[in-house]
Order: sequence, then C-alpha cells, then structure tokens
Amino acid sequence: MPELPEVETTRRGISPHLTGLRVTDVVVREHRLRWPVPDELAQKLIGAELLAVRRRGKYLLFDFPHGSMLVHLGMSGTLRVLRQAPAAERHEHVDWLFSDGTVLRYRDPRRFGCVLWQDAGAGEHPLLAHLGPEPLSDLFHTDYLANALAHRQSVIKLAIMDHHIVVGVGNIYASEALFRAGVHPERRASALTREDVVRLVDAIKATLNDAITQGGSTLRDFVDSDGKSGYFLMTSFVYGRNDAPCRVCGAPIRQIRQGQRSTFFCAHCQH
DNA sequence: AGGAAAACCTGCGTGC
DNA sequence: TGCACGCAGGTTTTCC
Repeated sequence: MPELPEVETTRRGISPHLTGLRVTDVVVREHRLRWPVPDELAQKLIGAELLAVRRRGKYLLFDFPHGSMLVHLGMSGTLRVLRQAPAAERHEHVDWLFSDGTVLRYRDPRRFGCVLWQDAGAGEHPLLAHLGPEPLSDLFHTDYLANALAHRQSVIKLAIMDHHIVVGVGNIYASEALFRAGVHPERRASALTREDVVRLVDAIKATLNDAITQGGSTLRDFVDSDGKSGYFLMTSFVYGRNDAPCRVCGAPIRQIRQGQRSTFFCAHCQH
C-alpha cells in the first residue's frame, strides 16, 4: 500500500510520540511476515531508548544505541500510536510498549512487510546496501539519472520503479510523475533525451513532495485512529482513471500492463 | 548479466 | 448468497 510519501508521513506521524522513550515490552502475535520476525527482537529492544525514527526508501529505521529495527510496510502495512491500546484485532501482528504507556501497533493483512533487527557495527543491512539515491535528495539530479538510464533497455516506467536507480517511486507515483514530465511510459529508458530527463527528475520530486504535503494533513490520524485512516491518496492526474478524461487535454486516460503492474497515461500529453 | 516472471499473502469488487 | 476470478499502493528470488 504505502509508497514513499505514505512512509514518510507515517514517520512524521509516529516519531514525535515515541522518540526518547524506552521499550518496556514487545508482543509478536504473528511472526510470519515477509521474513520471520526475529526471535531475539524483544530481547534486543526491551530497556533500550529509541533515539530516532529515520526513513530510507520505504524502510523505517528505528535507531537504538546498539542497533536499528527495520520496518517495511509492504503493500498493506500500517503503524499507529495508541495511548490506550484496545485488544489487538486480526492482522495486528506486533505491539511495542513504551515507558510512558504508549503502544506502537503494526498491522499488515497481506504480510508483505517485515520487522527486522540490525546490530550497530554490523555494517549496512543487506536490504539497504544496494539502494539508489533518495529522490528528494541532492544526489538525485539530471546527470545522475541520465547516466543511470543510458544503457537501460527496459521501458522508462519500470526503470524509475527500480530501486537500484532511485528508491521510493512506486506504481502510483511512477504513472503520475511520467504524466507530469510528459513522457510516455513505454519509451525505452535509454532513448530519453536530456530534456526528458530534466523534466522527469523535476516531476518525480514534485509529485512526491506534493503527496507528502498532502499527507501532512493526516498526521493526527497516526494517534489513536481506527486504523483505516492514516493513508491518503492525492488527487491523481492519471492513476486509477482509465477511460476518464485527461485533466489537461480531455483525451481518455489509457490503462496498460507493464511488468505485471497497471500503468495509466494520456496518449495525447505523453510522448 | 539483464530482463521477465513467479513467489510471498489477504481482501475486495465483479460477474455469473 | 456463493463462488471463481482478477486485481491491489512491494520487493526478493528464480528462471531464461
């Protein structure tokens, strides 16, 4: 479910309520996630102070003095902060209890997410080691992307979703960013002109920034919410709008399949 | 070695 | 109402 803006919004929603607290207990009701929740997680965390909550791509990193807990939300994961924790419902797989009584609760019906532990000093976690640059950082610029795409044979939609090239661009925002850049999703990546790449870099940054800004209005949903809120979908130009009129030119939005995923685009606005 | 497909899961909407 | 089917915002692993 979550793409980078949703993960970043989650981070901003939960971090102020948890940072500086100590973990008093960890309850794992279901350890069968993308990978098993490590048996030693509770032992690692209990008594430790949470120093910060960071994000790398779509991973959330909970920093403790002796290591970091990695959390990925997969397709359907959510994290919520509870002041008064009701009994856990179906799919609410993990609780972290903190020193002031606050509970952080992880829910993930499809169990594509993960909760892992990495000791400090053990180097970068293998899942993070080969990730490309953050799209909103200065490392993601025209020269970088032009070089990364130069020899890619795949279509541009799949290239910008490849986290070796850039992290955090998921299926929704890939379609949205290509629309904003005026680039057809079936163009071969290596065939983009420099001007295409300039517009695409700008479009990716703008699309993600806009979504994060809109997510800011939902921050309160991460505390004591019913679990259904906490996510948002910005008004899209193309995603999910098959056969609907393009918001710019009125031509019908088209839906195709690329790499087993749906892509939406306007054949009139994107070339 | 790069690219395509399969795999991991549950839930929901649709059509018969 | 029930059931089969296809689809869903991710990513790793496997197979050519």
